[in-house]
Amino acid sequence: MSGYSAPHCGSLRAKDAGRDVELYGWVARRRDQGGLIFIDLRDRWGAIQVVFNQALSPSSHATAADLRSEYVVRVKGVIGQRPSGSENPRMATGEIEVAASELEVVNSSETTPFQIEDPDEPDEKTRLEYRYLDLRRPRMTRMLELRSRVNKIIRDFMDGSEFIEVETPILTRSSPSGARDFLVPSRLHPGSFYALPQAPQMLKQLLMVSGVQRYYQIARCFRDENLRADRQPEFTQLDIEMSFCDEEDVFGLIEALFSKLWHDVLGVDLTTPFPRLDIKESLLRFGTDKPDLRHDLEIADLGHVLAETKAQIFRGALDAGGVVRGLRVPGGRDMPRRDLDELVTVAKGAGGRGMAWLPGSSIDKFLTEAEIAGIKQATGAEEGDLVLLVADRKRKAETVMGLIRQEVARRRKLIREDEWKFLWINPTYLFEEDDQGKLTYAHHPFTRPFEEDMSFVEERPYDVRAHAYDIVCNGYELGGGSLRIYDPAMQERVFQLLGMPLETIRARFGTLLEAFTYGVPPHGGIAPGIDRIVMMLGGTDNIRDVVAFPKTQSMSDLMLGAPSELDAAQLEELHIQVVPPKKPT
RNA sequence: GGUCCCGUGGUGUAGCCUGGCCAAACACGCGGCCCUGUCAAGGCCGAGAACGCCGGUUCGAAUCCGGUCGGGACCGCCA
Repeated sequence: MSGYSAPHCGSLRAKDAGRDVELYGWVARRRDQGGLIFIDLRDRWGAIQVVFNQALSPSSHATAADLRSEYVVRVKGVIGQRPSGSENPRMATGEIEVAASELEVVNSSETTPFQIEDPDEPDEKTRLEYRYLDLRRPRMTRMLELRSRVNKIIRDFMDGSEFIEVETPILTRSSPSGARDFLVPSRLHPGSFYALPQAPQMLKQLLMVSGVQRYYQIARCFRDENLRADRQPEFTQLDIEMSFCDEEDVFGLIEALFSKLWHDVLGVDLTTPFPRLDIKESLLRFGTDKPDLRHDLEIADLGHVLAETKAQIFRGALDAGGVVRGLRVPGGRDMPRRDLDELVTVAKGAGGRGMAWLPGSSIDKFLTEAEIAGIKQATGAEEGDLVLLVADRKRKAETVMGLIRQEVARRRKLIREDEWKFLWINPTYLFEEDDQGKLTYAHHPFTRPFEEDMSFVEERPYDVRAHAYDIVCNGYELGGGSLRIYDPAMQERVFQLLGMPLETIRARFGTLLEAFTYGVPPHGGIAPGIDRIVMMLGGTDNIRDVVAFPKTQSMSDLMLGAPSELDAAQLEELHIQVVPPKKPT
């Protein structure tokens, strides 16, 4: 028998009592009692206690005396019920143990940089430098298994819905819009570069022209943008595109898929359909496009109430075209000054001007009684409540209030941790303002507008709704997509509204537009992020926990030492000359 | 590009605000010895850090200041 087919340490149970087994694994713990030595032998499936008894097997006992943590060993013995009273209910294998008759040290181990079995998390830096050991920690092994399982459930589900998985290239072409590309120099084409895909967006639409009808791919995507706790430079999407579909088809498919995932992995039955929330309403009431609805705090607009106010901070913001927003904190009158100051720090940390509160923070005296009453009414504040106030440019005020809302909920333990609050952000809007106040597309230029809204596009372009949607859960954006334009006249109209010159359009989207002249079906899609789904199911708030070999915030791989410099010959072959960044003087 | 937090033996922390009692404490781990029912085993003994790095202030710095490197959270960014 090879170790490959040997029983798994962690899978043995009481029913296996009496079996002669040969086990392979790592020494998780060792308890040397003199004539009796216990070790917990760990493999991917768990751990089981092995007993070395000096009286019964002197040679294996002698070898066991030299065992240390993380030694790789082979043990032969017999599974037995533990003596009554010595069972360990905390172990899945706690009713039984292996009475060892033979022990071989397959490989010894140096003392590891951190203890594999220590419940304390080692420093992030150390974990990443020794990621192969970090992944040996049972918590991380479980995450790897979970991710694998999620992938399998997804593939089974998509296959069952008659989707086919198509692989698209990793070496592809730079798309001039969107995020920064990761680029790969071409040896055969001096001065030309491949780009890694930010998403297989154009290719999946082309596959619809190909007649694939139902496409999916568990697709790696690359974006050279700054990292966050839920963002890595390379990540994985469940990329989906389907023909002849409407929004309901997409929603139904995704709701069924998430229901299956949550049911199979967590045993949780989600309520469908998921509620839908207009993006503008979400930004107003929750200060974000990915609201956490596990608590009931809501933001109120106070512009109307304070229209005539003389209070300087509000007057200034409103006159500058900004907004004033308020958040009721139930029972918040007892909030310590220190907490309020920390919320101000949150506001300022997000680039906001600050935060005021009522009653208190010495703004009361600048507000009329009617204004205070109005604020109470608009926010729903009652006796004993506190109202937090932010005055700023609209976008900034929303961001700041959104952060404060979530922070208040967290600190005051208002979040119902056992809930799964899925929702669709839908509808969204076709256009938004760019930095220069010019019209630009909110999603991408193929997003299908609401037909009926196009009648007023000239007068109120920002009110034109789009068939686009994000799926959100507990404050995380789990994915987004849209129905695409397939009518050439509509497409032309949108390009025209965006003021995009013909040659720009042709350069960026020529392939797709040409393909669309050969019989394009109506189509649409969505791309849920698999990393974030696994984060949710795995109960972690950090994407690094669900990626086997992640990058640091500065995009380094501390284990491999990537990125690294290249030698001159490699650079020459690629026709690359490195120009070091100018040192600031 | 910006704001904030962190960096002390192998690991996790304390000390830092209020400089000297700190060549630095505790736990885990590590080395040795003892122990036949332990399971975060236990008992005894022992080794191990001049406090990321550079510079400054000071009679004196892990502690204060500046810079720098590294890790983390967030804003901008991520159509």
